[in-house]
Amino acid sequence: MPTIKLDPIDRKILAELQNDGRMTNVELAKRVGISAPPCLRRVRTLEESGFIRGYHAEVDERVLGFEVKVFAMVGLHSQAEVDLSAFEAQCREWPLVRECHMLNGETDFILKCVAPDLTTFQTFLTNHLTAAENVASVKTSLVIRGAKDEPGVPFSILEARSVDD
Amino acid sequence: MPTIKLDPIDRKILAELQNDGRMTNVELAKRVGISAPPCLRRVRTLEESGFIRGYHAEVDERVLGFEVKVFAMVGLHSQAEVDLSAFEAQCREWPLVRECHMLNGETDFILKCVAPDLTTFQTFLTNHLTAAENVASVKTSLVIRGAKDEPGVPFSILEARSVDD
DNA sequence: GCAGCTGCGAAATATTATTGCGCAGCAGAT
DNA sequence: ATCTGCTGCGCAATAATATTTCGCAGCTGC
Repeated sequence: MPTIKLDPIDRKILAELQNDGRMTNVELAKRVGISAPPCLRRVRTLEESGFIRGYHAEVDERVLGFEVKVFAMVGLHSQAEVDLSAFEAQCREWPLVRECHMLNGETDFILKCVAPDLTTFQTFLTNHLTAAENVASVKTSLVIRGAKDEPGVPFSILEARSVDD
Repeated sequence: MPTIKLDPIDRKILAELQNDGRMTNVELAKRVGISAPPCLRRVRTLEESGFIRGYHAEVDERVLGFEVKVFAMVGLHSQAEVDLSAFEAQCREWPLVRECHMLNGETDFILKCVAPDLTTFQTFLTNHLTAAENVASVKTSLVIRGAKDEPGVPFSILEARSVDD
């Protein structure tokens, strides 16, 4: 909550943990150039102040049996705030919907969906998404193959710039 | 590489680590119902066999100064494999492009981009993406607000199904 | 120049990770 | 059915790491 400013060491910590979230604290401390205790304190502060929201293992979807990834463009009938919120809330309930972003331009929302197989997705699409309250149109695009899937933000471009604290 | 089959405990481990990648091994062991040593051995196996690709801290983009998130639909002139690969390789080089998926349907690729500000993105768009080799059309949609952004796959729906090992 | 604040780092302690080893369960061969 | 080899568990010991405690140095405002 409070306004905390990040110094270069904090940014380095964030960059390192985004890249490898299970790095030990001693290794992290070594990389950012301070000793372990203050490093751990910084990490805790970053967690508590919300700069770090959590840690996640990156799991191979394919081998796990999630073969299908789909982007769905959704148009609504009403764009009133209540209705937008309602749709967003609905999306949060659907496990197959991993991401839901409100867009400008033609479509109202873009959804990233993941499913074990096409049948499962089609069932979801017809029985739930298209059938949902206020949904006017749904246009889906199947992911043929993934070329890049990096989590988080490109810290590298910050380093390239002049650092204005 | 080798074909390893996952038992329910392995799946539980994956689910737990996807949800909290920094959980201690003892806590993880407690949750999946085995003792720490075999639990750690399983995690190592999952890592080495590629089921777990890595661990990442989820960093708050906003507070970090990445205000802009954009989806870009890209159409190419040529869809020959060489040209597709070339474009994918190019995307991997661009830090602003976090994700690149090849789609079926109208557009060839969808890109998820993140930038510190609109200016940075516009510069990238006009000078790099649109200007790139083989790129025929680019249609961008700015993310107004995010409603959901879950990493990984929905393990919950697996649990709902009958488990066929 | 002297409080008061902030953040570092050494050392001590608590937790956790990791290794070594023996045991139980299961499958195939005798 | 019993033996044998394989797999995976868990206990116990050890190594590594996390976490706490504390004193010190630098900076700020008076």
